[in-house]
Amino acid sequence: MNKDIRNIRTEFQLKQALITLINSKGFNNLTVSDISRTAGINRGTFYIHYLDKYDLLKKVELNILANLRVVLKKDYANISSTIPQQKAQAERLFSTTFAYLARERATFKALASEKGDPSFLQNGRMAVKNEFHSRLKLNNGYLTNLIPADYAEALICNSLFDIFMIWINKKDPESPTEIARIINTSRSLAPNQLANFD
Amino acid sequence: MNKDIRNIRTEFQLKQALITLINSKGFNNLTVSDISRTAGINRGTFYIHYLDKYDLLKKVELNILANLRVVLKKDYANISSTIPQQKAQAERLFSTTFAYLARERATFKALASEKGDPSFLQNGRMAVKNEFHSRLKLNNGYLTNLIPADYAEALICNSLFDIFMIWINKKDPESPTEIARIINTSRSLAPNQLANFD
DNA sequence: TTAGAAAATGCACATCGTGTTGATAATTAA
DNA sequence: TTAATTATCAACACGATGTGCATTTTCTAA
Repeated sequence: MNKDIRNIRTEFQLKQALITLINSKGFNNLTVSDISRTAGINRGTFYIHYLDKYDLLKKVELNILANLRVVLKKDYANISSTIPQQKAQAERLFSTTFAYLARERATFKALASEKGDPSFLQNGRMAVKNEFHSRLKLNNGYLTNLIPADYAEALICNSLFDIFMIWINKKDPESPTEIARIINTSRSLAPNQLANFD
Repeated sequence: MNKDIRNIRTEFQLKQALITLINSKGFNNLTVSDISRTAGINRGTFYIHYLDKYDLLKKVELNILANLRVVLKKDYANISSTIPQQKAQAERLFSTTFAYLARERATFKALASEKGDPSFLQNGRMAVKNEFHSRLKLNNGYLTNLIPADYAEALICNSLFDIFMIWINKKDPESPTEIARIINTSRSLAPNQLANFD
Protein backbone atom coordinates (compact mmCIF):
# COMPACT_ATOMS: atom_id res chain seq x y z
CA MET A 1 0.00 0.00 0.00
CA ASN A 2 0.95 3.65 -0.49
CA LYS A 3 3.29 2.71 -3.32
CA ASP A 4 2.11 5.49 -5.55
CA ILE A 5 3.83 8.84 -5.17
CA ARG A 6 0.51 10.63 -5.62
CA ASN A 7 -0.87 8.86 -2.59
CA ILE A 8 1.93 9.98 -0.34
CA ARG A 9 1.86 13.52 -1.69
CA THR A 10 -1.89 13.87 -1.28
CA GLU A 11 -1.97 12.52 2.25
CA PHE A 12 0.97 14.72 3.24
CA GLN A 13 -0.77 17.80 1.87
CA LEU A 14 -3.99 16.89 3.67
CA LYS A 15 -2.11 16.45 6.93
CA GLN A 16 -0.30 19.78 6.51
CA ALA A 17 -3.60 21.48 5.74
CA LEU A 18 -5.12 19.98 8.88
CA ILE A 19 -2.32 21.30 11.09
CA THR A 20 -2.53 24.72 9.44
CA LEU A 21 -6.28 24.91 9.90
CA ILE A 22 -6.15 23.71 13.50
CA ASN A 23 -3.84 26.61 14.23
CA SER A 24 -6.00 29.15 12.40
CA LYS A 25 -9.64 28.26 13.09
CA GLY A 26 -9.44 25.23 15.40
CA PHE A 27 -10.37 21.62 14.75
CA ASN A 28 -13.99 22.00 15.81
CA ASN A 29 -14.63 24.77 13.34
CA LEU A 30 -12.83 23.41 10.29
CA THR A 31 -14.62 21.44 7.59
CA VAL A 32 -13.60 18.84 5.04
CA SER A 33 -14.14 21.54 2.44
CA ASP A 34 -11.61 23.73 4.29
CA ILE A 35 -9.04 20.96 4.40
CA SER A 36 -9.28 20.04 0.73
CA ARG A 37 -9.31 23.67 -0.34
CA THR A 38 -6.25 24.49 1.77
CA ALA A 39 -4.45 21.38 0.56
CA GLY A 40 -5.31 22.12 -3.06
CA ILE A 41 -6.91 18.71 -3.24
CA ASN A 42 -10.36 17.92 -4.59
CA ARG A 43 -12.91 17.33 -1.89
CA GLY A 44 -13.92 14.04 -3.47
CA THR A 45 -10.30 12.91 -3.21
CA PHE A 46 -10.35 13.50 0.52
CA TYR A 47 -13.06 10.88 0.90
CA ILE A 48 -10.96 8.37 -1.02
CA HIS A 49 -8.32 8.58 1.72
CA TYR A 50 -10.31 9.31 4.88
CA LEU A 51 -13.82 8.82 6.20
CA ASP A 52 -14.07 12.34 7.61
CA LYS A 53 -12.00 14.94 9.40
CA TYR A 54 -11.99 12.85 12.58
CA ASP A 55 -10.52 9.93 10.67
CA LEU A 56 -7.72 12.12 9.33
CA LEU A 57 -7.03 13.51 12.81
CA LYS A 58 -6.93 10.05 14.33
CA LYS A 59 -4.47 8.78 11.75
CA VAL A 60 -2.18 11.76 12.20
CA GLU A 61 -2.19 11.14 15.94
CA LEU A 62 -1.66 7.40 15.70
CA ASN A 63 1.25 7.97 13.36
CA ILE A 64 3.06 10.49 15.53
CA LEU A 65 2.55 8.38 18.66
CA ALA A 66 3.71 5.21 16.94
CA ASN A 67 6.94 6.98 16.03
CA LEU A 68 7.33 8.11 19.62
CA ARG A 69 7.05 4.53 20.77
CA VAL A 70 9.74 3.49 18.30
CA VAL A 71 12.05 6.09 19.79
CA LEU A 72 11.29 4.99 23.33
CA LYS A 73 11.71 1.29 22.54
CA LYS A 74 15.46 1.85 22.34
CA ASP A 75 15.51 2.75 26.03
CA TYR A 76 13.19 -0.04 27.12
CA ALA A 77 16.10 -1.97 28.58
CA ASN A 78 16.29 -3.42 32.08
CA ILE A 79 15.66 -1.08 34.97
CA SER A 80 18.52 -0.16 37.25
CA SER A 81 18.54 -1.38 40.82
CA THR A 82 19.57 1.56 42.97
CA ILE A 83 17.50 4.72 43.21
CA PRO A 84 20.28 7.09 42.08
CA GLN A 85 20.81 4.87 39.03
CA GLN A 86 17.08 4.87 38.33
CA LYS A 87 17.00 8.65 38.51
CA ALA A 88 19.87 8.96 36.06
CA GLN A 89 18.15 6.48 33.79
CA ALA A 90 14.90 8.42 33.97
CA GLU A 91 16.72 11.62 33.06
CA ARG A 92 18.16 9.99 29.95
CA LEU A 93 14.70 8.75 29.02
CA PHE A 94 13.24 12.25 29.39
CA SER A 95 16.02 13.63 27.22
CA THR A 96 15.35 11.08 24.49
CA THR A 97 11.61 11.72 24.67
CA PHE A 98 11.93 15.47 24.38
CA ALA A 99 14.38 15.14 21.51
CA TYR A 100 11.61 13.47 19.52
CA LEU A 101 8.97 15.90 20.76
CA ALA A 102 11.21 18.75 19.58
CA ARG A 103 11.51 17.19 16.14
CA GLU A 104 7.69 16.98 15.77
CA ARG A 105 7.13 20.15 17.73
CA ALA A 106 4.74 21.85 15.29
CA THR A 107 2.38 18.90 15.14
CA PHE A 108 2.41 18.22 18.87
CA LYS A 109 1.83 21.89 19.59
CA ALA A 110 -1.15 22.12 17.27
CA LEU A 111 -2.75 18.95 18.60
CA ALA A 112 -2.13 19.90 22.22
CA SER A 113 -3.34 23.47 21.85
CA GLU A 114 -6.74 24.69 22.93
CA LYS A 115 -7.75 24.66 19.27
CA GLY A 116 -6.51 21.12 18.84
CA ASP A 117 -7.79 17.81 20.14
CA PRO A 118 -8.61 17.55 23.85
CA SER A 119 -8.69 13.76 23.69
CA PHE A 120 -5.09 13.79 22.44
CA LEU A 121 -4.07 15.38 25.73
CA GLN A 122 -6.29 13.03 27.67
CA ASN A 123 -4.68 10.05 25.97
CA GLY A 124 -1.28 11.53 26.66
CA ARG A 125 -2.03 11.73 30.37
CA MET A 126 -3.20 8.14 30.34
CA ALA A 127 -0.05 7.06 28.52
CA VAL A 128 2.15 8.76 31.12
CA LYS A 129 0.14 7.09 33.87
CA ASN A 130 0.53 3.64 32.28
CA GLU A 131 4.22 4.24 31.73
CA PHE A 132 4.64 4.98 35.42
CA HIS A 133 2.74 1.89 36.40
CA SER A 134 4.85 -0.42 34.27
CA ARG A 135 8.20 1.24 34.87
CA LEU A 136 8.18 2.24 38.50
CA LYS A 137 5.91 -0.56 39.64
CA LEU A 138 3.59 2.01 41.10
CA ASN A 139 1.16 0.26 43.42
CA ASN A 140 -0.35 0.98 46.79
CA GLY A 141 2.77 -0.20 48.57
CA TYR A 142 4.87 2.36 46.76
CA LEU A 143 2.55 5.27 47.40
CA THR A 144 2.43 7.55 50.40
CA ASN A 145 -0.42 6.94 52.82
CA LEU A 146 -0.67 10.61 53.76
CA ILE A 147 -3.33 11.23 51.14
CA PRO A 148 -5.61 8.83 49.21
CA ALA A 149 -3.91 6.81 46.50
CA ASP A 150 -5.92 8.17 43.56
CA TYR A 151 -4.90 11.74 44.38
CA ALA A 152 -1.27 10.77 44.95
CA GLU A 153 -1.10 8.95 41.64
CA ALA A 154 -2.68 11.83 39.74
CA LEU A 155 -0.26 14.34 41.24
CA ILE A 156 2.75 12.17 40.45
CA CYS A 157 1.81 11.71 36.80
CA ASN A 158 0.20 15.00 35.91
CA SER A 159 3.10 17.07 37.15
CA LEU A 160 5.16 15.46 34.43
CA PHE A 161 2.54 16.28 31.87
CA ASP A 162 2.25 19.88 33.10
CA ILE A 163 5.91 20.44 32.36
CA PHE A 164 5.42 19.15 28.84
CA MET A 165 2.53 21.57 28.35
CA ILE A 166 4.60 24.58 29.38
CA TRP A 167 7.51 23.43 27.24
CA ILE A 168 5.46 22.83 24.08
CA ASN A 169 3.89 26.28 24.28
CA LYS A 170 6.87 28.49 25.11
CA LYS A 171 8.76 30.51 22.55
CA ASP A 172 12.35 29.49 23.19
CA PRO A 173 12.01 26.00 24.63
CA GLU A 174 14.78 24.40 26.63
CA SER A 175 16.95 21.76 25.02
CA PRO A 176 16.14 18.08 25.67
CA THR A 177 18.96 17.76 28.23
CA GLU A 178 17.92 20.96 29.98
CA ILE A 179 14.28 19.97 30.25
CA ALA A 180 15.29 16.51 31.45
CA ARG A 181 17.28 18.11 34.27
CA ILE A 182 14.36 20.41 35.14
CA ILE A 183 12.00 17.46 35.34
CA ASN A 184 14.32 15.46 37.55
CA THR A 185 14.78 18.43 39.85
CA SER A 186 11.05 19.05 40.06
CA ARG A 187 10.42 15.52 41.29
CA SER A 188 11.85 16.46 44.69
CA LEU A 189 10.00 19.73 45.10
CA ALA A 190 6.61 20.04 46.81
CA PRO A 191 4.26 22.89 45.81
CA ASN A 192 5.03 24.77 49.02
CA GLN A 193 8.74 24.44 48.33
CA LEU A 194 8.26 25.69 44.77
CA ALA A 195 6.50 28.73 46.20
CA ASN A 196 8.97 29.24 49.08
CA PHE A 197 5.96 28.86 51.35
CA ASP A 198 7.22 27.06 54.45
CA MET B 1 -36.07 41.01 32.75
CA ASN B 2 -36.89 37.33 33.15
CA LYS B 3 -39.97 38.23 35.16
CA ASP B 4 -42.15 35.78 33.32
CA ILE B 5 -42.36 32.23 34.69
CA ARG B 6 -42.32 30.79 31.19
CA ASN B 7 -38.93 32.38 30.54
CA ILE B 8 -37.37 30.82 33.61
CA ARG B 9 -38.94 27.44 32.98
CA THR B 10 -37.87 27.32 29.35
CA GLU B 11 -34.29 28.32 30.03
CA PHE B 12 -34.08 25.83 32.89
CA GLN B 13 -35.32 23.03 30.67
CA LEU B 14 -32.88 23.97 27.92
CA LYS B 15 -30.03 23.98 30.42
CA GLN B 16 -31.04 20.60 31.81
CA ALA B 17 -31.30 19.20 28.28
CA LEU B 18 -27.82 20.51 27.51
CA ILE B 19 -26.30 18.79 30.54
CA THR B 20 -28.13 15.57 29.74
CA LEU B 21 -26.98 15.60 26.12
CA ILE B 22 -23.38 16.46 27.04
CA ASN B 23 -23.35 13.34 29.19
CA SER B 24 -24.91 11.15 26.51
CA LYS B 25 -23.44 12.23 23.17
CA GLY B 26 -20.99 15.00 24.04
CA PHE B 27 -21.19 18.72 23.33
CA ASN B 28 -19.47 18.51 19.94
CA ASN B 29 -21.99 16.03 18.61
CA LEU B 30 -25.21 17.53 19.93
CA THR B 31 -27.37 19.85 17.84
CA VAL B 32 -29.86 22.59 18.58
CA SER B 33 -32.52 20.19 17.34
CA ASP B 34 -31.37 17.67 19.97
CA ILE B 35 -31.53 20.23 22.74
CA SER B 36 -34.99 21.50 21.91
CA ARG B 37 -36.33 17.98 21.37
CA THR B 38 -34.91 16.77 24.70
CA ALA B 39 -36.20 19.84 26.50
CA GLY B 40 -39.64 19.51 24.93
CA ILE B 41 -39.26 23.05 23.62
CA ASN B 42 -39.87 24.20 20.08
CA ARG B 43 -36.68 24.72 18.12
CA GLY B 44 -37.76 28.21 17.15
CA THR B 45 -38.11 29.03 20.83
CA PHE B 46 -34.49 28.08 21.41
CA TYR B 47 -33.40 30.85 19.05
CA ILE B 48 -35.47 33.37 20.95
CA HIS B 49 -33.33 32.72 24.04
CA TYR B 50 -29.92 31.84 22.61
CA LEU B 51 -27.91 32.46 19.46
CA ASP B 52 -26.75 28.86 19.15
CA LYS B 53 -25.61 25.96 21.31
CA TYR B 54 -22.34 27.75 22.09
CA ASP B 55 -24.26 30.71 23.44
CA LEU B 56 -26.27 28.45 25.73
CA LEU B 57 -23.12 26.70 26.92
CA LYS B 58 -21.38 30.00 27.61
CA LYS B 59 -24.28 31.33 29.65
CA VAL B 60 -24.52 28.15 31.71
CA GLU B 61 -20.82 28.43 32.47
CA LEU B 62 -20.88 32.12 33.27
CA ASN B 63 -23.80 31.58 35.62
CA ILE B 64 -22.23 28.76 37.59
CA LEU B 65 -18.91 30.60 37.85
CA ALA B 66 -20.58 33.81 38.93
CA ASN B 67 -22.27 31.93 41.75
CA LEU B 68 -18.93 30.44 42.75
CA ARG B 69 -17.48 33.92 42.99
CA VAL B 70 -20.36 34.99 45.22
CA VAL B 71 -19.57 32.12 47.56
CA LEU B 72 -15.87 32.96 47.60
CA LYS B 73 -16.47 36.67 48.17
CA LYS B 74 -17.46 35.90 51.73
CA ASP B 75 -13.95 34.67 52.44
CA TYR B 76 -12.21 37.49 50.63
CA ALA B 77 -11.24 39.08 53.92
CA ASN B 78 -7.75 40.21 54.89
CA ILE B 79 -4.95 37.69 54.61
CA SER B 80 -3.38 36.40 57.80
CA SER B 81 0.19 37.30 58.61
CA THR B 82 1.87 34.11 59.79
CA ILE B 83 2.29 31.10 57.53
CA PRO B 84 0.45 28.65 59.83
CA GLN B 85 -2.46 31.07 59.97
CA GLN B 86 -2.40 31.40 56.20
CA LYS B 87 -2.47 27.63 55.82
CA ALA B 88 -5.47 27.31 58.12
CA GLN B 89 -7.17 30.11 56.23
CA ALA B 90 -6.47 28.38 52.93
CA GLU B 91 -7.95 25.15 54.23
CA ARG B 92 -11.17 26.93 55.18
CA LEU B 93 -11.28 28.50 51.74
CA PHE B 94 -10.89 25.10 50.07
CA SER B 95 -13.65 23.71 52.25
CA THR B 96 -16.00 26.53 51.27
CA THR B 97 -15.13 26.15 47.61
CA PHE B 98 -15.74 22.41 47.54
CA ALA B 99 -19.00 22.82 49.41
CA TYR B 100 -20.26 24.83 46.45
CA LEU B 101 -18.70 22.48 43.91
CA ALA B 102 -20.52 19.60 45.62
CA ARG B 103 -23.82 21.44 45.37
CA GLU B 104 -23.40 21.96 41.60
CA ARG B 105 -21.60 18.67 41.16
CA ALA B 106 -23.65 17.37 38.19
CA THR B 107 -23.10 20.49 36.12
CA PHE B 108 -19.40 20.82 36.93
CA LYS B 109 -18.84 17.16 36.19
CA ALA B 110 -20.55 17.33 32.79
CA LEU B 111 -18.70 20.47 31.75
CA ALA B 112 -15.36 19.15 32.97
CA SER B 113 -15.76 15.73 31.40
CA GLU B 114 -14.13 14.68 28.16
CA LYS B 115 -17.50 15.10 26.49
CA GLY B 116 -17.90 18.57 27.93
CA ASP B 117 -16.12 21.83 27.22
CA PRO B 118 -12.31 21.80 27.15
CA SER B 119 -12.16 25.58 27.39
CA PHE B 120 -14.10 25.42 30.65
CA LEU B 121 -11.21 23.47 32.14
CA GLN B 122 -8.70 25.80 30.55
CA ASN B 123 -10.47 28.80 32.05
CA GLY B 124 -10.59 27.01 35.39
CA ARG B 125 -6.83 26.55 35.36
CA MET B 126 -6.37 30.21 34.51
CA ALA B 127 -8.71 31.21 37.33
CA VAL B 128 -6.73 29.17 39.84
CA LYS B 129 -3.52 30.74 38.55
CA ASN B 130 -4.90 34.26 38.90
CA GLU B 131 -6.23 33.48 42.37
CA PHE B 132 -2.77 32.40 43.43
CA HIS B 133 -1.23 35.54 42.02
CA SER B 134 -3.55 37.85 43.88
CA ARG B 135 -3.77 35.93 47.14
CA LEU B 136 -0.30 34.62 47.75
CA LYS B 137 1.48 37.47 45.97
CA LEU B 138 3.16 34.93 43.80
CA ASN B 139 6.01 36.65 42.00
CA ASN B 140 9.55 35.76 41.09
CA GLY B 141 10.77 36.58 44.56
CA TYR B 142 8.41 34.02 46.06
CA LEU B 143 9.32 31.24 43.68
CA THR B 144 12.13 28.74 43.97
CA ASN B 145 15.09 29.33 41.71
CA LEU B 146 15.83 25.63 41.34
CA ILE B 147 13.74 25.40 38.16
CA PRO B 148 12.49 28.13 35.76
CA ALA B 149 9.63 30.23 37.08
CA ASP B 150 7.08 29.26 34.42
CA TYR B 151 7.42 25.58 35.28
CA ALA B 152 7.32 26.23 39.02
CA GLU B 153 4.18 28.32 38.70
CA ALA B 154 2.44 25.72 36.54
CA LEU B 155 3.25 22.93 38.98
CA ILE B 156 2.03 24.94 41.95
CA CYS B 157 -1.33 25.78 40.38
CA ASN B 158 -2.10 22.70 38.34
CA SER B 159 -1.62 20.31 41.25
CA LEU B 160 -4.59 22.02 42.88
CA PHE B 161 -6.61 21.59 39.75
CA ASP B 162 -5.60 17.95 39.38
CA ILE B 163 -7.09 17.19 42.78
CA PHE B 164 -10.34 18.81 41.72
CA MET B 165 -10.42 16.64 38.60
CA ILE B 166 -10.03 13.42 40.58
CA TRP B 167 -12.62 14.55 43.09
CA ILE B 168 -15.25 15.55 40.54
CA ASN B 169 -14.98 12.22 38.73
CA LYS B 170 -14.93 9.75 41.61
CA LYS B 171 -17.97 7.83 42.78
CA ASP B 172 -17.97 8.55 46.51
CA PRO B 173 -16.24 11.91 46.75
CA GLU B 174 -14.72 13.13 49.99
CA SER B 175 -16.55 15.76 52.03
CA PRO B 176 -15.50 19.41 51.68
CA THR B 177 -13.55 19.31 54.95
CA GLU B 178 -11.85 16.05 54.02
CA ILE B 179 -10.80 17.26 50.60
CA ALA B 180 -9.58 20.53 52.09
CA ARG B 181 -7.33 18.56 54.45
CA ILE B 182 -6.06 16.42 51.58
CA ILE B 183 -5.19 19.50 49.56
CA ASN B 184 -3.35 21.13 52.43
CA THR B 185 -1.39 17.94 53.07
CA SER B 186 -0.50 17.57 49.42
CA ARG B 187 1.08 21.01 49.34
CA SER B 188 4.05 19.70 51.32
CA LEU B 189 4.59 16.54 49.29
CA ALA B 190 6.90 16.33 46.30
CA PRO B 191 6.22 13.75 43.57
CA ASN B 192 9.06 11.54 44.79
CA GLN B 193 7.67 11.68 48.31
CA LEU B 194 4.20 10.76 47.05
CA ALA B 195 5.75 7.73 45.34
CA ASN B 196 8.02 6.83 48.26
CA PHE B 197 10.86 7.24 45.80
CA ASP B 198 13.77 8.67 47.78
C1' DT C 1 -62.08 38.03 35.62
C1' DT C 2 -60.57 39.73 31.61
C1' DA C 3 -57.92 42.34 28.21
C1' DG C 4 -53.49 42.93 26.52
C1' DA C 5 -48.85 41.59 26.58
C1' DA C 6 -45.51 38.19 26.28
C1' DA C 7 -43.99 33.82 25.06
C1' DA C 8 -44.14 29.54 22.61
C1' DT C 9 -45.54 27.05 18.52
C1' DG C 10 -45.60 25.41 13.71
C1' DC C 11 -44.25 25.83 9.23
C1' DA C 12 -41.65 27.42 5.30
C1' DC C 13 -37.40 28.92 3.29
C1' DA C 14 -32.58 29.51 1.68
C1' DT C 15 -27.99 28.13 2.99
C1' DC C 16 -24.21 25.19 3.95
C1' DG C 17 -21.48 21.09 4.82
C1' DT C 18 -21.86 16.21 4.22
C1' DG C 19 -21.04 11.79 2.04
C1' DT C 20 -21.76 9.35 -2.25
C1' DT C 21 -21.73 8.24 -7.21
C1' DG C 22 -20.37 7.95 -11.94
C1' DA C 23 -17.94 9.77 -15.80
C1' DT C 24 -13.54 11.76 -17.17
C1' DA C 25 -8.68 13.15 -17.03
C1' DA C 26 -3.99 12.62 -15.42
C1' DT C 27 -0.18 10.03 -13.63
C1' DT C 28 2.29 6.04 -12.45
C1' DA C 29 4.53 1.49 -12.80
C1' DA C 30 5.37 -2.34 -15.71
C1' DT D 1 3.16 2.20 -24.83
C1' DT D 2 -0.27 0.10 -22.00
C1' DA D 3 -2.95 -1.11 -18.11
C1' DA D 4 -3.87 0.17 -13.61
C1' DT D 5 -4.16 3.45 -10.30
C1' DT D 6 -5.33 7.90 -8.67
C1' DA D 7 -7.26 12.51 -8.87
C1' DT D 8 -10.82 15.58 -10.72
C1' DC D 9 -15.35 17.32 -11.54
C1' DA D 10 -20.29 17.84 -11.37
C1' DA D 11 -24.43 16.39 -9.45
C1' DC D 12 -27.37 14.53 -5.88
C1' DA D 13 -30.09 13.77 -1.49
C1' DC D 14 -29.73 14.62 3.27
C1' DG D 15 -29.68 16.93 7.59
C1' DA D 16 -28.75 20.89 10.58
C1' DT D 17 -28.84 25.75 10.55
C1' DG D 18 -30.74 30.36 11.32
C1' DT D 19 -34.61 33.38 10.07
C1' DG D 20 -39.30 35.05 9.36
C1' DC D 21 -44.14 35.17 10.10
C1' DA D 22 -48.71 33.91 11.29
C1' DT D 23 -51.03 31.54 14.96
C1' DT D 24 -51.91 29.78 19.44
C1' DT D 25 -51.09 29.42 24.24
C1' DT D 26 -49.92 31.29 28.61
C1' DC D 27 -49.04 34.65 31.95
C1' DT D 28 -49.56 39.18 34.22
C1' DA D 29 -51.55 43.23 35.77
C1' DA D 30 -55.38 46.01 36.20
